[in-house]
Amino acid sequence: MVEPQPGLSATELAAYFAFTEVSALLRPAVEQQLRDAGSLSYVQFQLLARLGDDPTGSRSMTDLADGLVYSRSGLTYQAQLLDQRGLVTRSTSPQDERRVVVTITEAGRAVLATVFPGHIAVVRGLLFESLTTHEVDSLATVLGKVGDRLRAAPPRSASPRRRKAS
Amino acid sequence: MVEPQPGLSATELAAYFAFTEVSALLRPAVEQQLRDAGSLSYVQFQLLARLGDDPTGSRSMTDLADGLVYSRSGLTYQAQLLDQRGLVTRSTSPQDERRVVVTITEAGRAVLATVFPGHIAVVRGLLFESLTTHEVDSLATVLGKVGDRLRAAPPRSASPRRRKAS
DNA sequence: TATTGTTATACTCTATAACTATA
DNA sequence: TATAGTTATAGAGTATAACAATA
Repeated sequence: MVEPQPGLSATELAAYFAFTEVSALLRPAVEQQLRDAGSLSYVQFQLLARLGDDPTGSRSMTDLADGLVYSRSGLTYQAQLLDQRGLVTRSTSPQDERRVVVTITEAGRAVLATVFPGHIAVVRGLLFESLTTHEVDSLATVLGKVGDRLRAAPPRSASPRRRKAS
Repeated sequence: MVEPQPGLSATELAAYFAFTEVSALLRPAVEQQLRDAGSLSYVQFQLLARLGDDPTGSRSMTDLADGLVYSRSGLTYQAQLLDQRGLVTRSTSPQDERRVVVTITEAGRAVLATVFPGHIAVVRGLLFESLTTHEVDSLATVLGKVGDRLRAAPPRSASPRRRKAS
């Protein structure tokens, strides 16, 4: 455990701190907007958005869990809340009766539509307001590259399911 | 409420999604490392790091709160935990007896030292591994710019203290 | 036997409001 | 009266483990 690598370079440190800072300010602002405009938690918004993106408007629980970092029980909890509000329905899959298919409802799409403009306004105001087109470009390129790599070799936290202890 | 602005451009969307994705994967990985290596929550780490950075090793509660987004009670809670573990001491300021001065202890510095290499390793592995020097550069520049702006005009979530209702 | 999902439970964290004490 | 901080309390969210049901 003797540090095999030197510390981060000054530029890396600056990039890391800046990333952390932006993230720490952006996230709560977005969460507050989602709560104010649609009484949605961030996870709930992600779930709805993902379902809304899908042409069928449906996904299995496992599908939904795989993209996010959350545990299955956590996902069940959030899906229940959405279900109770009528923003989503849950039904057993005919093909595989173990699976639960979650489907966004009209009401769910309506909430999404209500929330979206404000969401975009917050992101624009906090993240993009002061950036040039070129800077946005480079941000997309660089972070896109990082994201690609993380998706290809996900950290433990995103592993689909923990295997048995022994 | 007729959307006053068009949506985000394709590039902006890409940048935002990438940012979100990286953030969503980096944060839990860092949190897990901090917990495993030093039984620290992210906030606790931030507090210790900030105190460790200070030449005096001390800050008032308000000082500490201002940089972070958390409420005062939340900060008291975390500071208590650090205090109980002996990583920090709290004492009344002589100049202003309303203030509580938080000071990092030797044990606190030791935990910080224990945790730091792994912390850096995680950040390097997830964030910087695949980036060129130039890309890190541009990341630091662009996000630094965003951070500067956010610090100058903070969102409500970071406002020092909510004023009375009326 | 492995996989999908839910439930029960415990725990961590955060925020609000009321309160004490000092400036 | 305003500011600094704590405490009491309540609520949201998450994870772990045990469980039931299907493949």
